[in-house]
Amino acid sequence: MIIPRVGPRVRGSGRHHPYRGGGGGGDGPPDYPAGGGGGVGGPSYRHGVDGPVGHGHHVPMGGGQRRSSGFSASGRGGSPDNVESSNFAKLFVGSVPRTATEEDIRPLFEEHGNVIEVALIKDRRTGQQQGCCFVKYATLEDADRAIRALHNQFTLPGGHGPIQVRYADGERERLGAVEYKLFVGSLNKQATEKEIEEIFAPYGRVEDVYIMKDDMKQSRGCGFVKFSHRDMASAAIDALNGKYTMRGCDQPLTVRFADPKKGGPAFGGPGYGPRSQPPSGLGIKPTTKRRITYSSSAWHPPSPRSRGPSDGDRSSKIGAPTPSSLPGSLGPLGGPTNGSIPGVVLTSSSMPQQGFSPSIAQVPLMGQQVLPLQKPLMSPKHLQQSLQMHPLPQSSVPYSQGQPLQAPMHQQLGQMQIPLSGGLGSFPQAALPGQQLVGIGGQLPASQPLMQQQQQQPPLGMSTTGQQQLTAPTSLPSCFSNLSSSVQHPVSSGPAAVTTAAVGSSVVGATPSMPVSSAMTAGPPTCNWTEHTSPEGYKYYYNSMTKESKWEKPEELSLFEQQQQQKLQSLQKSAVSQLQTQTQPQLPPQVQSTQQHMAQLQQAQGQMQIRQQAPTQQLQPALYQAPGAVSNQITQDLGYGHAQARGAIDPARIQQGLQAAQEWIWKNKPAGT
DNA sequence: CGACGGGACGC
DNA sequence: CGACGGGACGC
Repeated sequence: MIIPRVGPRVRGSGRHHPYRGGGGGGDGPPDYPAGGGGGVGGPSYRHGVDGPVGHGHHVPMGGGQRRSSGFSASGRGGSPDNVESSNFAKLFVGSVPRTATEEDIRPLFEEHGNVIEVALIKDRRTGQQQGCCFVKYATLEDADRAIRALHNQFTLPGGHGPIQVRYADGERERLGAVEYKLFVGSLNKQATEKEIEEIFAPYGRVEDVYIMKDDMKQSRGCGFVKFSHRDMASAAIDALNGKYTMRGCDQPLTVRFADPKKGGPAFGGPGYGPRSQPPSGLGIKPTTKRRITYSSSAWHPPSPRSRGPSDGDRSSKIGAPTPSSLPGSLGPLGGPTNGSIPGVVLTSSSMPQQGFSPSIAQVPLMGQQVLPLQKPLMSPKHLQQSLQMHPLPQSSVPYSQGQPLQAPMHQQLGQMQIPLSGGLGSFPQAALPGQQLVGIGGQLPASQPLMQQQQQQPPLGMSTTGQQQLTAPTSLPSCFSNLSSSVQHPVSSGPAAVTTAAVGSSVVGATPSMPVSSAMTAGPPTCNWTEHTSPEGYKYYYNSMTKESKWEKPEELSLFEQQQQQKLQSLQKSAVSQLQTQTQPQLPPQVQSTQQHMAQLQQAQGQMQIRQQAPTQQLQPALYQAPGAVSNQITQDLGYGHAQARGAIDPARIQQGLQAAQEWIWKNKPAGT
């Protein structure tokens, strides 16, 4: 059986399809956000293999439901005339328990596409399974979805870690994908792949991130980041090389095309950037430290007005259109990152075919103008800042070696990242609901540029003051975020889910031995969308799982926030009532004091409201928001910036306390939340 | 018909 | 200042 992502939820139910259950509106599975890569634009490119549309929602039903549009080909032998003899996309799946059977695996994969075959690899002689298998999907889209949804997200019963889902050797090539690999040096050794991904995400969908590690599995401070298009890679180099310094590092990142030596098949292959670079000159001259001054400040709002979030067309997709001609990306390589997505093409007219800038630039893409990628004045730092992606829950934990979360549950998770039991976010989705909350506990994500950490130089237009103002609430965000995380539930889930989740949490804590990993790994439901602010001050939304970005606020997020809010309130009420009732006897030891929690809750709530309101406003940011513009600022400032200030409060504790409180509450309140 | 072997870029 | 993970082919 498979342990579903929503572990707790499924436990005992015996269903194999955790996703579908909830009732949430059809968007249950995080995987196909709005149509899987179809049509949704993102800052990244999408390849269009089969049209953007297409598999909107495929609800996998029991049997061989969706056969993708015809692929008539008989087995594979290749029909004579058909150029594409096989649309099949074979995935290699690692970390499969040797005891697993096809029945354990297939259902999981069928959730994401038409599975043509599942082949467990076993030793020819001994018959012993090798701990891996191949899953063949009818289409590349299906395969992409599966990778996004499953890679590193599920641990099969008996498994020692989450399954690894990537294209089988040669598949990418066979399907025409190419990748552009960048070598990235001077990484904060504490940085997670996810954080690195976020740093590069603005320039295009990151297909894979690999951190080089030593024998002890410690980061060596360098790694590789892959993009599917050269322009993305080039844009990242231009924007980050020598310019972006990760938090805690003394030197800025080194970002250059990786040596083709080992990994890259073709030398002249598409992958090796340097040689085939665009004449544009932006180049890759990483070594040259010369600051590139791009002609324009492309990134600046060409005309602030030209595009606003309200603008019509681009509103739907920020992504850069991908020239269909470009080789599509196959999707995530299944890297360590959590998911990724491939995309689909977009139509976009606005993009130049070749050197346009990918993403981020597009994120805030203004109207039709294609922003050249080259980052303009704004140094990437700013960009980053504005993007300031997530304060992922995990981010909060990572760097604090000293005092990681003390919650017991975490420890059991053992391996790497463990999400909070409730499912906070662990891997994949990290986005917290309020996303805006950014910072989490005192720990800053490594991705934080140095500059912001301490030197608070207001970037253009940004006033320090503004930042500071917002800082005040800082201490809470952390709790809030944690709280939310723990409480978080899938957007689709209702109160019931909550309950479950809660249960799950406790269960986890209590049952160390169980395949926690799966439960944990399986990210609990959370909303993968997070709100961000472009340099110009416009808000946009980024889905950490699908890597899509858009101007409009996804209803998923809205719902999510609503739920959060509700949760909070109910929680608060519960707490209150409890207090009044004086039913404290059962309070677990961990719970320090109801009152305390209450206070925290209130604070958190207060925070929340602020955040929620913020989104509403549409800034008309001139460049950056004025000091007075609170909304976005909050987001940014809260998270980073003054982490130290909050030192007084130990996030871990608070979190823990809240968690305990929640559990307690839930336990004592069987029925409604 | 025939059915899992070969070996690891090279400074 | 660090340079490549990581398991891989059965019907």
